[in-house]
Amino acid sequence: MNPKDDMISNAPRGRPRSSEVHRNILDATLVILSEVGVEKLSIEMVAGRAGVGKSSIYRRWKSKEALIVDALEQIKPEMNTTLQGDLREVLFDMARDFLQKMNTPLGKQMLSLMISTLSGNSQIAESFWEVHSLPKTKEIAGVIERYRHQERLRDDIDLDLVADYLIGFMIYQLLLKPPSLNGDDSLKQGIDLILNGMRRSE
Amino acid sequence: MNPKDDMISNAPRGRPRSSEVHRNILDATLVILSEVGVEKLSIEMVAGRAGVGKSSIYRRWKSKEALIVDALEQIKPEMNTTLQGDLREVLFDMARDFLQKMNTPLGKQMLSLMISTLSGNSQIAESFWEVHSLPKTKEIAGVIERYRHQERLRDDIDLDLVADYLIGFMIYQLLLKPPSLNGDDSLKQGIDLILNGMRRSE
Amino acid sequence: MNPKDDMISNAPRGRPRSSEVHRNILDATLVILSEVGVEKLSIEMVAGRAGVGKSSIYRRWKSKEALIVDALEQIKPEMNTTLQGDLREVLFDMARDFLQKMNTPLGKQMLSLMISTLSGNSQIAESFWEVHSLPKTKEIAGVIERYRHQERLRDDIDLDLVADYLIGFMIYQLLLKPPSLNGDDSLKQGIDLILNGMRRSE
Amino acid sequence: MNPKDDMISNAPRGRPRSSEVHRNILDATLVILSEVGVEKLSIEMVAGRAGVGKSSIYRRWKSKEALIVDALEQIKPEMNTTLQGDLREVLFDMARDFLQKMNTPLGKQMLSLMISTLSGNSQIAESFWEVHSLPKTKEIAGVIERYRHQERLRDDIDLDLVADYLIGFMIYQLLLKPPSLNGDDSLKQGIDLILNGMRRSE
DNA sequence: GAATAACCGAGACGGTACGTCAAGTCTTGGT
DNA sequence: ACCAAGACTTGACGTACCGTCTCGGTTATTC
Repeated sequence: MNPKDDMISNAPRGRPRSSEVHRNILDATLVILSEVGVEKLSIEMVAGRAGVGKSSIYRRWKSKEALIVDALEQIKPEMNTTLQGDLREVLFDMARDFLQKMNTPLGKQMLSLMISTLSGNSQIAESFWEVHSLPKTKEIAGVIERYRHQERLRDDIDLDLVADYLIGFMIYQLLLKPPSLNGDDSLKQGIDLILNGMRRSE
Repeated sequence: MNPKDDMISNAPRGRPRSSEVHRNILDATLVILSEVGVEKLSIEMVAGRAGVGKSSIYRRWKSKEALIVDALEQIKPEMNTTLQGDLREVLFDMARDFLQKMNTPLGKQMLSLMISTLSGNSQIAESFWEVHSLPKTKEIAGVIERYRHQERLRDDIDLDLVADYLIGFMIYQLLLKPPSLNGDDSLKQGIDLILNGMRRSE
Repeated sequence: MNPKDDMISNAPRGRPRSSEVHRNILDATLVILSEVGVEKLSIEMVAGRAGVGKSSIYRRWKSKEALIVDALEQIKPEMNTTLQGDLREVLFDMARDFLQKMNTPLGKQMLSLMISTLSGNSQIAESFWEVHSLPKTKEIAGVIERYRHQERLRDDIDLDLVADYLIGFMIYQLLLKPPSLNGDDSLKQGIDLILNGMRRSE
Repeated sequence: MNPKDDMISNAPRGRPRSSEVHRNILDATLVILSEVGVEKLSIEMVAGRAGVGKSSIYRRWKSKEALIVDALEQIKPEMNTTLQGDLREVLFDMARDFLQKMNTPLGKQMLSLMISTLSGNSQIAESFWEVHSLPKTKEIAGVIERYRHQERLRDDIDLDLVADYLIGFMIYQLLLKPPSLNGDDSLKQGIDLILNGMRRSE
């Protein structure tokens, strides 16, 4: 008896979806996003630019919003935690790297879209937090943890909270502060403040 | 002779704009915003709800966006700096008060709209920063300044930066953290961290 | 008391619909109909040709079909019953005139559309019959009636039926017979046949 | 040696087209036509109902229209010319039989489709006339011919024309007259009128 | 107190994009 | 070469709003 016989066939039938079409759509979306912004992006534009029919978009994504979210997901930056030098240096390098990557039209759009999506829907917010934000927090907290002894950090400090502080500070700098006030100096001072706050007072 | 008579009249001619109409429009806008959100708000909805013609809206605001911005401006919260107790208490009360006021559909919408507006247009961002954010920063910084001696704060600390930290942290809590993780405890710890960071180490 | 006060105002409010727009739409519809036919006519084409927004069409007509029906109504020919000469001549002139007017792309389209509309919906058929076809039948029957004595027509003849025969014959010639077989001769013979059928046999 | 071997094979290679598939498609088409009408019939519906892929339809028919025409051809009624009784009875039986067969959704659809197809394309009309309508006309004319002496019909009468009259009258009754006015009485009177018209006046 | 001018609600206007549907073609794996 | 399934491009559908324009009608100020 053929081993295949006793399983319900779940082999995909019909012409499979083209991954090239998929790619073209996401690429076109990002290009248009960076050219004209979220508000003025239209599905018809995307379809035209991608050389694709509208139905091929709606077959894959439920709505314009879903497509945009998916497209922006792609450019989510990896935190770069190389751990060279002391904690101060490590945190500074990491933060500067992140800020540089996100300080582009697309990066800002991603963040601000993320914010408007999440702040309006607590269900999405909850799961997004767990899948995307929490790991980031833990990653940063993990980095700090390795320096706990070396830097004589206080025992009672909640490292997740510290990580949140850093992330919040970076997002604030990125989105709300005018670009001109957004230099390395304030970043350095900010990190020092946090470091000092974490250290044992004596 | 009436003193008004000898000045060239600069009273506008024709029927003056009704301030009642103005109010009704803004009120309807806020109601709709809190009911269906920014995306689904339409001028026709606002006009209908306010019992007003579309032209009366476009006579006063250039576009839908302008109206929304104006409406949200109205619910911008005042920071409540009563200065009761020590610095820890003062900052905590202030922050909790702010968080409570903003932790509503409208409040979040205001913040997230502000963010998407600002992050896409650095010119608006610059002036908005000066008119709205900078004074806030200075206000908080001023509060901390009063406690500099009493709390033995470090001389070299940039209080504006500390204020930015606090604001960034609050916005982050409000918009990106899921409501469930958003308690007084983490706020308290966060403030302690900052306070500790500001104190002279010895 | 003003006599107007005790009636509910039914004065039209808001900007009145432009009769020019109305005309342009109907005209464009007819032009397109005669150029590409019913099947290939699209509302978007009509809007474009009429220099009008789609909404101005849908504001006036519920669907594409309703528009087409309305447009074709316009070219419905008047029967030309001048009553010059004897019955044979009168009927022949009338029929030839009708055939000539309808033997155009638009005319045929109107008839064939009328047929497909009516044959699929007996409710529309009923009222259409009363409003449009029955009067036509009566008109022709009336013409024949005037000659009843002069032409020694049988008393028991149902003139409506005779009219139906004539109309049916004309439509058949128009729509189903190839144009080449569609000459004055067969029309003349057909009318003679009917006339003979109506006369007293002795 | 097989006799087939010495002729060049003109049998098509590969799997032959399934005649079952062919039947299923035509049947499904007719069912759908009678259920929802021509306008709302879609190839996807037909394929689904026939349990068939779209390509199997397009492999056999060039377009949706071709399929529909083909399907409707199938229900084209045979004239039933049994020649029982005198001419009046024969014509009446034949006409009533035809009207009964065609007075169904499918029958009317067939006629009205035929009309809209033919009235828009004089080339198709010409050949359709020769292949389908002319034989019908001749058939009816032939029937009448047999009674020429017996019924004392005029010598100069064009029997084809008489047949056209009858066909035109029947189609008119079927498609344009509301069903309620469509009884045996008017049919009888109509036939009498024609018969009378054909007889020698003395 | 009549004229003038900007206001007002209502709703039509030309547009743009939405998300859906179907047409006819193409591409799978399988018969 | 056929088949069923279903993805592909194209293009129209009818709807919803945008921001503008045009009605009849309503207040104010100015002549």
